[in-house]
Amino acid sequence: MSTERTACGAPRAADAGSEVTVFGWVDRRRDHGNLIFLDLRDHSGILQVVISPQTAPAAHAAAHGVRLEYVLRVRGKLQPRTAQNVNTRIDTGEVELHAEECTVLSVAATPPFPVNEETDVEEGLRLRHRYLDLRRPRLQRNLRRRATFIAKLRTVMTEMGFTEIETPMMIRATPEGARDYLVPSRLQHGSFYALPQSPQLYKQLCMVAGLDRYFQVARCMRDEDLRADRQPEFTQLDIEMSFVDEEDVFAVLERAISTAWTASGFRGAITTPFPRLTWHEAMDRYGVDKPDVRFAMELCDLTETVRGCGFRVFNDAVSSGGVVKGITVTGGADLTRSDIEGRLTDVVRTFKARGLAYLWRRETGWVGGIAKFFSAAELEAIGEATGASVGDAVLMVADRPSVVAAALGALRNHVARERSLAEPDEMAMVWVTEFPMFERDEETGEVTPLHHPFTMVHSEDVDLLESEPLSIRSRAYDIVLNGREIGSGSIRITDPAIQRRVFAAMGIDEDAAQRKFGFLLEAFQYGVPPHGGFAAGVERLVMEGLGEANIRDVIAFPKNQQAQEPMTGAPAMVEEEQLRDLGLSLSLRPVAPAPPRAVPPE
RNA sequence: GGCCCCGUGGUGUAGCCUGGUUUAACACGCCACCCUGUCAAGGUGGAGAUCGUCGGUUCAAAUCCGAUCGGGGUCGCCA
Repeated sequence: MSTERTACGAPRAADAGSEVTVFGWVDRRRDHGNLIFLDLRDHSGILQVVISPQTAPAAHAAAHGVRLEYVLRVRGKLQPRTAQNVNTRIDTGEVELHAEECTVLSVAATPPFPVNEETDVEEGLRLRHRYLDLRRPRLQRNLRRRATFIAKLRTVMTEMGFTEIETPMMIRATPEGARDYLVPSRLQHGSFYALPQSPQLYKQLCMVAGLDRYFQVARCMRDEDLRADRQPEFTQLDIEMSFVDEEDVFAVLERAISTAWTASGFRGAITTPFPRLTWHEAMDRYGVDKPDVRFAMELCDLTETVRGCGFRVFNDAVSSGGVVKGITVTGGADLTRSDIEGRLTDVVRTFKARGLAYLWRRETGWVGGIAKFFSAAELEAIGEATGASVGDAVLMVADRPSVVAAALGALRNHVARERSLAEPDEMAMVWVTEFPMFERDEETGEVTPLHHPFTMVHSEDVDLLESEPLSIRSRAYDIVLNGREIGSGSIRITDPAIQRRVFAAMGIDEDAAQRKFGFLLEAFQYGVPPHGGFAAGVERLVMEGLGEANIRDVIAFPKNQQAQEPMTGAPAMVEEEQLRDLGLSLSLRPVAPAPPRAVPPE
């Protein structure tokens, strides 16, 4: 299009009198029979076009047949609006375009859902017509802000001396961690590439290579079930640095995120440095390893307070090695018995707690079904320990420590949401440090690494590797924002002796280690700098920054909960010939093959 | 795999609990006509859903029950 183009959102009062040509979609039309008003929309905004049958009969005739979402070219003169006709709701509201020529570039069928307003539409329909959903202002804004954020991250990282390096997308499968997406090899039948869950090993090899400071805006793929903040493919700001300890990594992340945050116009303010919290502290005080610290309502340990009390549930839990903890709901006197025994108990049951005990503190004293099991002194002590005042409620769980923590941690978040305890625009970043090195798999009983097997052991705990692996702290750390895990990283093991002992603790013998990670161990023999890094989830940051509750709303073409992409119908079956080329044959008939819609052949 | 929520014209909702005056209502959109200043334009008229699907209960089902499909949330899972 050789014509000079003026963006719809550009014209201002000062542009009145100029001759312009605009292109865009019809956002609204108001046809008065003679005079026709069209709101023309493009990426930049909306401009009112006026078409009069007297001054532009041909344009008027054309405009009469125009419908919503038609694509138009309009040439004319920008005119100022009279004072009473100014529209303050749009940026171009002080002017309007008096059409001289109006050309329909493309007609449009009636859209399956409104494009010109922000009504909620069923998500399946939105995904199926994603190009229309993306045409709407909210997603336009989200994608632009996301782009700004990423661009700024790149700038800051580069300024800090990092080199962006692209690592391969077709890599060797790693048995650890998330399920891999596999790509069959045509040249080596029976062999498969995997799509990267993260560039972890490559970035460490970059350190061996002496690249010193690596970063990448990396696409990652994990074949796991989806959540509101989890997609099978997502983007990480991936970082690795040589000759550093935790504080160096923290400083880089704090600067990168806070700078890009501000530059992208994200909500709230990010203040640095981010507060630090050890994993143990987080679990004790919040019950979760990703605490939302915008509100208090911290967990309070009542184990000793209730030891030997007359309430059997508590007593049994304590005497069998369990714990009793509670949270104090300020003003919780308004919680009814059915609130607590209904939906609040459902919350803790999800996390395997058998029930939720509760006490109200009223003017008249402690009330609640279990109050009668406690002596006055015990109730006094509970009040002391929980800090509950008159008008508050105390909600308690007794069980194994892990169950109590998970149940009350979830309950704390639930109650906070119900009662709007968090300031919506507060951005509470926190580093959670000193994660345990290992955990015991509840099902298999095996010791498995919490982070990955190259995470360095806390120097004070090295001697416990053989005797007490489960109590070892690692040098792994997470960033948590408003109760959401934003990313994680660690200082890595570069000492072969320690690496061997860590593998041993995990039950990986020398052979297995060589088989799985031999290339990395070999590389480390040639002079490896001490190094560490981090990976931050870009979508999760953008979600928080934009106040979006769902990751799909910050991704252009996301997958649904079944990991399908309803617009193109991926995944789909392939031709027999493609399988033959790859040396594959299917042993199972796919159960539900039909994609919602086939890709139209071009 | 478990649990929870949702499924009514093109879109968003009401009706469902307490089955029957509903020929299934409302708003937006759509179609036609009228209309010189609107900007969520206005007016008049019109088309459009047998209530996701299947089965059951009942004289009677959008409404009650069961199953199933689809969408979402969540637990498990995500080194």
